[in-house]
Amino acid sequence: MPVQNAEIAAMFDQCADLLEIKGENQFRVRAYRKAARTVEGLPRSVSVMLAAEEDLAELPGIGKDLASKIADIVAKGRFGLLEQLKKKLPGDLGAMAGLPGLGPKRLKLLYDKAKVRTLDDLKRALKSGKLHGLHGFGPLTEKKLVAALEKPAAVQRFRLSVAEAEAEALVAYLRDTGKVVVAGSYRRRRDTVGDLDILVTAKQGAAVGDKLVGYDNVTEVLAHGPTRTTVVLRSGIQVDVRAIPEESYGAALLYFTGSKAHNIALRGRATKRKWKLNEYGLISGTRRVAGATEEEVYQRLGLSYVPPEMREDRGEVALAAKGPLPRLIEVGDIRGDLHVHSNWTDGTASIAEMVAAARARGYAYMALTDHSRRQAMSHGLDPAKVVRQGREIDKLNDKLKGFTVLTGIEVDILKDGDLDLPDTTLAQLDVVVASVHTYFDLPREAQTARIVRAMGNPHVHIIGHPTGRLIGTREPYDIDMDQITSAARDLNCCLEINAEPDRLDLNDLHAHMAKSKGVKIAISTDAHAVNAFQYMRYGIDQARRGWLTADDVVNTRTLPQLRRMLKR
DNA sequence: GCCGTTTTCGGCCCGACTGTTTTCAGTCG
Repeated sequence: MPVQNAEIAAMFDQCADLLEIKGENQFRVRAYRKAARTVEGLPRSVSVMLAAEEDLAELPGIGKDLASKIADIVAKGRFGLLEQLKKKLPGDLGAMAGLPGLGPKRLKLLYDKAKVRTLDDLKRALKSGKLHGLHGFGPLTEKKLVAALEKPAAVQRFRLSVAEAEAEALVAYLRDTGKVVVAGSYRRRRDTVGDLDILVTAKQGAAVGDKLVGYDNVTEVLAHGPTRTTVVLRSGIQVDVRAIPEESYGAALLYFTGSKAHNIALRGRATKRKWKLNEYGLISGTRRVAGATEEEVYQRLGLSYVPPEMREDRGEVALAAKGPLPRLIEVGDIRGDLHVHSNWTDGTASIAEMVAAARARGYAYMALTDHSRRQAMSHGLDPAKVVRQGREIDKLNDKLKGFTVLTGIEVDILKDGDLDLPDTTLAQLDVVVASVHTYFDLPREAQTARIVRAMGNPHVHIIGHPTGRLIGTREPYDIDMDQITSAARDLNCCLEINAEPDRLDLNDLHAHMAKSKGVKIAISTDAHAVNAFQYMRYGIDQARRGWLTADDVVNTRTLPQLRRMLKR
C-alpha cells in the first residue's frame, strides 16, 4: 500500500521531536516540522507525485535532502533516520512531551540525569523524590506534573459549531470591556477548534483579564498577566484573551488568527524588508509602518489580502504576492440545496415544510433526496414509493412559483459498489446522491473500488459525504482520495461537501484536492429538519478553506445551468 | 535542513508568562 502523506508528516514530526530532545540545531528541527506541514497539506499524495516524476524539492520547505528522504520513505516504507533516533533515544518520549511544562530541554534533563524514558519512569521518579534538586524542577513544576499524570488533560478538539456556542456567549460577556473579536482557528473556520483566542482592544488591559477570570464557567486559571490571560472553561475548552491597543488591532488580529505557519511566512517577508512584524504592528526600527488593519499590513508586505480561511501556509502567500486572490465562495452564492430529507424517511418535516424553509432562505430549488430501501430503519424508498413521491412533488411544483423541487434520492452504495435501486428507477430522478452507509471497515482497495464503481453508474450525480467521518465519533473509512477525485473528474461525477457540522465531509484538504483536478462540488446540508438548512454556512466555511470559488460549486448555478451540468 | 531582487553562506518569527532563579531560561502559542 502506498505511503500516505499523513504518515510521512507524522514521521517528520516524530523526527523533529527527537532531534530537539537530542539538542540538535533548532533550525534543522524546524525544517522537519515545516516539511511535515507541507506534506500534510498537499492536495495530492507524494507517491503519485513521485510516480509522475515531479520534483518534490520545488515544494516550499522541502529541499534536495528532504525530497530524497521522502522518495526513500515511499520506496521502502520506512524512515532510516527516525529509526536510528529511536534506537538512540528509546522509550516513550512522545507521550512525555505532551505533558505541561515538559519541553525538549527538561525532557533531555530527565532523560540524561534521571534516566526517565517513559511515563511510568516519570511517575516513579516523582514519587521517590528523585527529581528534587534537578535544575529547573522546582516544587510547583513537580506538583503540576503529578497532577497531569493523575488526570491526563484530554487533548480534545471541539467541533466548530460547539466552539461557536461557547465563543458567542463569551463575546457577549466581554463586550463591555472593549471591541471583542474571536481569532485563531475559529476565525480560520477549521472544522475543529482546540482553544478560543479572543482579542480585546481596550485601554485597561488588565481589566479584561480580570473580567475573564470572573466568568461563571471558568474552572481553572492557567495564566493571568497584564495583557494576556488563559483559562479553562467547564466544557474543557481553553480560552486565551489578549488585550491590545486600538492602533495595533490589525497586527494583533493577524497574529492571533494565525496560522502559526502563515505568520512565520509573513514575518519572513518583513525580515527581508528589514522590518519586524509582531502583534503590535509592522515595525521599522522604532516606527510603526502599519498595524491598525490587516489589509494595511498585507499591503505593506507586498501582498493582497488573504482571507482567514486560506491562512494555512499552503501556498497562499506566494499567490497573494502575485496579485489579488480569487474571490472565495460565499453563502449568498448558493441557489439551492441538493441533499434534503423529509418525513417520508428519517426527516422530521413534510416535503412542503422543507420547501417553505428552503424558500425562506431565498433558494430557487431544492432536491429531495430521501433514503433508499436498504435503510429500512428510516423507511427507505423502494421503486414504487419513489414513483409515489415523484407524483407528490409534481403536484407541489404545479403550485409553486419561482421555486422548483427536484426529484431525487440518497441511494445506498452496496458492498460491491452496486446501488440499492435499479437503474430504471434512478433514471427517472433529477438528482441522485449515492452514499456509503454500511461496511465501513472494508480494506482501502475494496472501499475505494466500491465508490469508484458507484460513480461509474451514469445515473449518479453526486457522491454524498464521501469519507463517512463523524467528527470526534467515527473515523473516515479508508479510501484513496487521490483515486476517488481522479475518478470523479474522469467520470464527470460531483463530490459533496456535506455541511452537517458533525460531518464536514469532504474536509478542506480533500475539497482542495478535488478543486485542483477540476472536480465539481455540491455543498449540501443533508437537512433532516427545517432548521438544518442553516448548516450551509459550515459547508461554505470548509469550501473556502479548500480555496473553492462559486464556479467550483454546482449549486451556485441557476436551475437550467444546474440541469446541464448534472447531465452525464 | 532550507533559502536567496542585498546573500550559495549565514541567516532562520516573536513576545508573554511562569517558575526558578537572583537576572533569566524554558515553555507556550
